[in-house]
Amino acid sequence: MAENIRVRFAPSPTGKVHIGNIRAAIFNWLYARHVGGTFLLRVEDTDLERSTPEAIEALLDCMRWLRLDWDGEILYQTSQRAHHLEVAEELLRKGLAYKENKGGQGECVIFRMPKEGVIEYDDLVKGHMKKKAKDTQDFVIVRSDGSPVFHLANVLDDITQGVTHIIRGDDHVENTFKHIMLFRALGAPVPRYAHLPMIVNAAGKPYSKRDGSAFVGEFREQGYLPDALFNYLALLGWAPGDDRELMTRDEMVQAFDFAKCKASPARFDMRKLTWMNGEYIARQPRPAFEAEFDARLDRAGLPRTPLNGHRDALLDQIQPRTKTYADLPANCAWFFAETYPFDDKAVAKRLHAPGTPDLLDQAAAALGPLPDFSPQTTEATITALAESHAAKLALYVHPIRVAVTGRAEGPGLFETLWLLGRERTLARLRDTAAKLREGTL
RNA sequence: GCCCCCAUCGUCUAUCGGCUAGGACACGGGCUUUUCAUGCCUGUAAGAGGAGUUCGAUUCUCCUUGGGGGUGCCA
Repeated sequence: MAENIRVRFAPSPTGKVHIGNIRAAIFNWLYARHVGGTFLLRVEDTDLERSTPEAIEALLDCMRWLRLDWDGEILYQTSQRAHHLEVAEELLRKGLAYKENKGGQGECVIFRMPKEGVIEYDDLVKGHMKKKAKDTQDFVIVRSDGSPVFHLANVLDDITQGVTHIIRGDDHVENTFKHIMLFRALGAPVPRYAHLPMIVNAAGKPYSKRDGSAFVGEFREQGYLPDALFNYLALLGWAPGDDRELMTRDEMVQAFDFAKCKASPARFDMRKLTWMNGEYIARQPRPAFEAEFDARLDRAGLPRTPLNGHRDALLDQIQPRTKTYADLPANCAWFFAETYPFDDKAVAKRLHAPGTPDLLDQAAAALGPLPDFSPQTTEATITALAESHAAKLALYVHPIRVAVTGRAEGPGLFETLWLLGRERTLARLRDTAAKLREGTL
């Protein structure tokens, strides 16, 4: 029965949530919502050093940011310690585990694995899996310092929470054989397993901090939208089967299926994520975009009020061409501050041709006396100017843009001039021409 | 070393024996009556190799090669 399906996300809070980890959370969530089951959260906080209240809050914050809403109360693993140890005693009593002074570190409790036969299970994504008992080894379930080991705690908590489907990373496949024996020893039903392929870097190695952003917080910081990150991560190792890529949550929930999950590792491609993020930003409701826009302006120390009004018009121009929020301040500085930075590459490419200062002066002279400064008028004026010099419009457009904005990309030039207004346009053209003549640019 | 898993364009993927191998990102070209971007059109680009099964293999089987995971008193 669908409503009886219970899955869980069981991270250890370390302060930062790795994308590989959150991807497992996403698949758990997707599956739970697809079948109308329960998505549980368990915090494996047994590492007291790292599992600080701040680390736990960071984890929950990350879950909320991605709208991975969990069902019911959070289970904190440390609260189960007494139970874990009781069960270890029980296994000892039943002869399913034994004590040993391994390596002279004091007595630990070791779980007995079968010595013959095979352990097998059907993995929802990897298919039929089996391992010969002789290829497995007994393993420690309680350390000599009296603390329960991951395998014990993890399995017992899954029993406690009534988990029916365990969806986790590929790196746990070997553990699965141990866990299955533990479930059996405890007389608990063995859950179904789904092992997700790992996310790897461009070189095919496990994706780590060395490869760029590896933690959810970093993507957030860099201006990625949670829905975009969610969508992209969902598509790493899963595809709906048709050609859909940009999908809403509901569409993903509806289409999700382990049968469509790949068993091979997937490479993380930042370029595609960035493209997808741009698509999401372009589709954002204006108030949401504006709120983030303002926040980025504030942090960059730029005023929210533009030099020349026309804030909405700028937003109209900027929103569809924003890839990540992090780019925003640099892309708009010219619009909000009297002094704006010049992009070196843009300057080198568009302003260093001989005669450029004269060209900018010509433009200023032509634009100066205009009765109005609408895009139509300025375009007609610059077009006429270019024609009078038997030159292409582009010859004027590019240097003018860099001169007044400091950048090679941005809104259409004539919209830009209008956004800036006559005074500043003229001042900037002359100012840039002067700097070029002085050789200070 | 041993055990397990994986293998389609550079990348993410579709294909569940019939393929002129489709889509997306990225890249190149073109158009939007000579601006950035968008949009649209378009191009380059893939079935690791070898056997077998079959009328027919990218699809099924085996081997090789390559990659990944595991092999802790880490999780």
